[in-house]
Amino acid sequence: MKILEVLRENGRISVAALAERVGISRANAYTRFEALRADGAIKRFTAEIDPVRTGLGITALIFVTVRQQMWKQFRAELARMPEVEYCAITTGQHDAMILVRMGDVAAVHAMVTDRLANIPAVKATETVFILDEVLKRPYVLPSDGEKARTARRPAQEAQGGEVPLGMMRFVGAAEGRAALQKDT
Amino acid sequence: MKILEVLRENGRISVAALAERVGISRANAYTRFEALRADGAIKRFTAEIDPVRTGLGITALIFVTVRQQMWKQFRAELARMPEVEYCAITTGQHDAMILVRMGDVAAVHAMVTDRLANIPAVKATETVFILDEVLKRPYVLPSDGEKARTARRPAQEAQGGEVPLGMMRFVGAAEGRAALQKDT
DNA sequence: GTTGAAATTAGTACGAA
DNA sequence: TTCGTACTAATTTCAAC
Repeated sequence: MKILEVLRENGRISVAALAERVGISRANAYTRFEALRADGAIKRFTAEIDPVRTGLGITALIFVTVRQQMWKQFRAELARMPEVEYCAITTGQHDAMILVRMGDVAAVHAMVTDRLANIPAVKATETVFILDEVLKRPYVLPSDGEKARTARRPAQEAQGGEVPLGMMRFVGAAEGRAALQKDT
Repeated sequence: MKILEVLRENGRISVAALAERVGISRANAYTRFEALRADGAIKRFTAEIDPVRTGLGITALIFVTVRQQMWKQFRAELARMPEVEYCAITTGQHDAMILVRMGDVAAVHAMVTDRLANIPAVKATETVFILDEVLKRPYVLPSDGEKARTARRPAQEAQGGEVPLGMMRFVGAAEGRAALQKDT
């Protein structure tokens, strides 16, 4: 876990320096480093690039409602959209959330109306713009939430707490979400 | 741009190998590599870690409505939540979107009710779960969208296109969003 | 899991095109 | 700006412990 903590902050650190930071020997660091990669715990190393510096100053979220039993097609179309940085299938009112980065607002509009809307699998979309990315961490590790988890009370206790009830709500999955499997 | 393309896929590549992949000399690669870092185009290098492998199998999006003129406090509280991987200020129905990774559903519930709801700046929340992360790219580059952009028609043309109108909608900013500045 | 030495590779500094 | 090369420093590999 210590190794992961170091590597997510500095992916280009040498294994020798990593060994020193973590407090193990060089050879051991190499062994564990390799094991983490082979295991898939470390998926890859990447450079964090400033999108604004490369001309992609507009970031938008597109919430997509997918026609049931057309998920496979939706996924296939997504793979052909390189300007999509992130896509997740969600519970709630919409079925998927897409994050795109574009050069200008018009490009977002074109993306939504020309490309997304023309996919038969897409039933409806809703677009919001990102005004500011407050924080973006490479990846959260369990050690990050340690304080929060130890301080966590059991659900029963929490319910009787000082939280104004009715203030928040969970949104369940839309009907027909059984069609969510990747092969449908 | 070629350098960035290589580095986002392999952040640990040696500068020598990078030079070869891009087709420039080793010395030049060092110069440009340094320039990109100094410029801020490359913000940092990081390891992509599989959250499931580290025990964080649950991912949730929390949409937050923030009490106006309490943005500063909201931001301050966010900084104290290490389990938050991403937070963006958005237009639309909600004011912010938070992505958290936790060990189980109960932890998400505790996070929302105990931690978020207790922040005075938080007026309301809405939580959805992420069922599948279809794609996650390190960062989108302008070269990715080249095909899409050249194929893009002007807005007027697009409007007259074969897109079923009324099928999608943009969601404007909520009222009072003037309080969005970081110092409010 | 550690240490140490050999082989390889990376990073730096220059002059020239 | 870019390239080629020589030089120095560091990293990785591999061995024995």
